[in-house]
Amino acid sequence: MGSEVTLKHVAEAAKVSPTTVSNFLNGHGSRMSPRTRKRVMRVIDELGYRPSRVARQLRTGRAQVLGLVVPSVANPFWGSFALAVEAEALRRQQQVLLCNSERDLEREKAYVEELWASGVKAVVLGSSLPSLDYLAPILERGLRVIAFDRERQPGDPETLVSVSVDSVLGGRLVTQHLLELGHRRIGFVSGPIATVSRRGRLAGYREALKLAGVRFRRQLVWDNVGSGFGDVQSAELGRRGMEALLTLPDPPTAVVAINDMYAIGACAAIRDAGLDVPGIAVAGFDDIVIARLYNPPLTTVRQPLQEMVRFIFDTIDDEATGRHQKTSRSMVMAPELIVRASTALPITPSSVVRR
Amino acid sequence: MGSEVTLKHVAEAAKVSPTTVSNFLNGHGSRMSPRTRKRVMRVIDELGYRPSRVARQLRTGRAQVLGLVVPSVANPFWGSFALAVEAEALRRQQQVLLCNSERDLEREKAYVEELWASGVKAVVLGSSLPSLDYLAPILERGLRVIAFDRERQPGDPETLVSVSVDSVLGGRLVTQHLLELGHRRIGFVSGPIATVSRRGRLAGYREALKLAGVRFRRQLVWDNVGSGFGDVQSAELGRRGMEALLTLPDPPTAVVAINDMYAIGACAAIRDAGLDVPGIAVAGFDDIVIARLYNPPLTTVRQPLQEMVRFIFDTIDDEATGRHQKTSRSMVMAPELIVRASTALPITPSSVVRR
DNA sequence: CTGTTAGCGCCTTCAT
DNA sequence: ATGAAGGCGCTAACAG
Repeated sequence: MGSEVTLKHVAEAAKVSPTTVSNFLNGHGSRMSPRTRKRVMRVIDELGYRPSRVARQLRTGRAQVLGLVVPSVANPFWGSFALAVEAEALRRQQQVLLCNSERDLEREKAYVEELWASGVKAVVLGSSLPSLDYLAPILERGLRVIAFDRERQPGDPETLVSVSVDSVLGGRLVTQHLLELGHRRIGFVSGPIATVSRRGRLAGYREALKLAGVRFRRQLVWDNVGSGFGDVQSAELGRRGMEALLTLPDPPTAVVAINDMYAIGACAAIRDAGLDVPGIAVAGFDDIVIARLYNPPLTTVRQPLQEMVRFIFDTIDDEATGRHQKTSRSMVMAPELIVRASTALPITPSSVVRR
Repeated sequence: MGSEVTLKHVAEAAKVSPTTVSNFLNGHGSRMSPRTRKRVMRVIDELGYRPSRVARQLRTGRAQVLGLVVPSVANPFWGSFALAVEAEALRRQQQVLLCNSERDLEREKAYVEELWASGVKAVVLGSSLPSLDYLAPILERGLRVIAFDRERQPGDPETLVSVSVDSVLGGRLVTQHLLELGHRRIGFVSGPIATVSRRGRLAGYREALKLAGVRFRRQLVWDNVGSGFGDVQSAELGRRGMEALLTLPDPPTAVVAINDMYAIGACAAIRDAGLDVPGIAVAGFDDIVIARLYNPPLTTVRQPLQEMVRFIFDTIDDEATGRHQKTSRSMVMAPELIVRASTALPITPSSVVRR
């Protein structure tokens, strides 16, 4: 039961030294006669020996584990992201330690430290809070952190890497789309605007309004400062936000939701109020799989997940080998507006692309 | 940079032996004078020392990591499940290593072995394949495996533990519901029926038909043996399946989808065909968050996630301490039918509960 | 109360 | 082509 097969056992059974077995394991098969190699191979197989990752890591200092911190995999966007990261990690023989921060600073911090203590050398940090100063000491010790969905901020630690879409542009694109359709009272539904990307999306919204000469009205922005901050209930929050906006004396005719889950909640609220979508137009963010399949299909802003994941791993490789040469410290990608029926009007402007 | 602070450094700086520091770390603070304790504490803080989990694990053999293998977190059901497991693990000071098997046997197997090699002592295995014989050798060595969403099978290894809902009952419940509404041509949309729970759901469907005296017709079951088997595209598969069923000379008037993602895809297909839901009734499984918020809200079968997660951890605790006493090797929970508008009829039978 | 000792399983010079 | 020795950072006897 407790007697695990170790390298030593293999060596004894194969009548060779531990070194030889180790050499075999580490691809130095050429350093021994074909006969010995065969024997070692056979014994390993017979005993069902698996080298201990723990011991190996303690010895070499190298871990083949990647940390991944996301707000919550209950949101399909983060689920898909986690899946994409894991798929790429698998290809590179790495494991992924998944952590759900629930957008809680303390929890995020605890996780990052825990990961570092576990020997993890690189952490992908999803949608993080405005200030990542708490990372400074741990970055200095050599942890590589790639922030995802969070554009690089002025005061950020030097060695922090960022990958994200241009969230301001994203916010501007959806809002302009709604403005072009003729909407003038456009709501904004979100949880607390306490991440960089959320701030960006809101800023884009305001920017678009300004460019169109529409006055920004605070009461059209629902950001639920009251309750919790997790993504677990994001759809529920979207619903509540929309309910609140609908009770305004002058309710919005269209609404920008902070992400697709909120948008779905908003749609439900609209129906519950006896209205319909796109009678009130709704747009989201992220283009989760369900967005296209919702009824009506959701207008949204897509993030180029695959490319972003590729950049993340290029960065990790890059820093693992030389001294961050090929890849930059900040990658901002273009968000793509996807127009669907949830923001349709009787007369569809010919300028927009439908899918 | 590479110079990490170790316990030894702390000991030197605090002018005590490594043992004392170790004792301090492991809660044996009482084994030293208050003065020493204070000093140690201060030095640890000043140096920013964090004990190496790797070394500790190598030494003690204890890991604070739990393995979690699911088909794909891109499906919100598994996302929610992963979140629930992680939340409970966090409470018990454990980390979770997340792996997406994509329902691929080789991949699942590779992950389990990888986890074992990493020193993981317990693995939660989501929705696994009919035969888990490959686990036998690794179970004998002491790995604890808790299968989730997979009822215990006759030939299963002795020490395997199972938690699941009664999937046959679940399949029967939805199907009977549709039958009660008067439907007689009821389709079944699924990916390959290659897991225990899927087989169970289909068996329940057939059982219900039989009890109602309705003949089972193979062509009403779409199980897409052709293409892939991941959950990534489950909604897409649902859509394709429904499309196929709609082209039958005698298309179904209602359909049972293997899960909510498939159901959502099926709904999209129905709309694309110019029909509507519940004009064709659609029911799913799992009660993902979005089910309630879909348009129309989806009838589905709920699994008691919280209780199941609790059982999982009770089991782990149990086996960790004594010799599996309190908990059993097989826990089958009751699925709950949730009736919503996606299976509504003009006249709603008064016997069903609405939410 | 505190220190000394002996490894956990593996990799890596350095010899042979 | 193979083997012996040392140590990664930590804990757990066992002494003092």
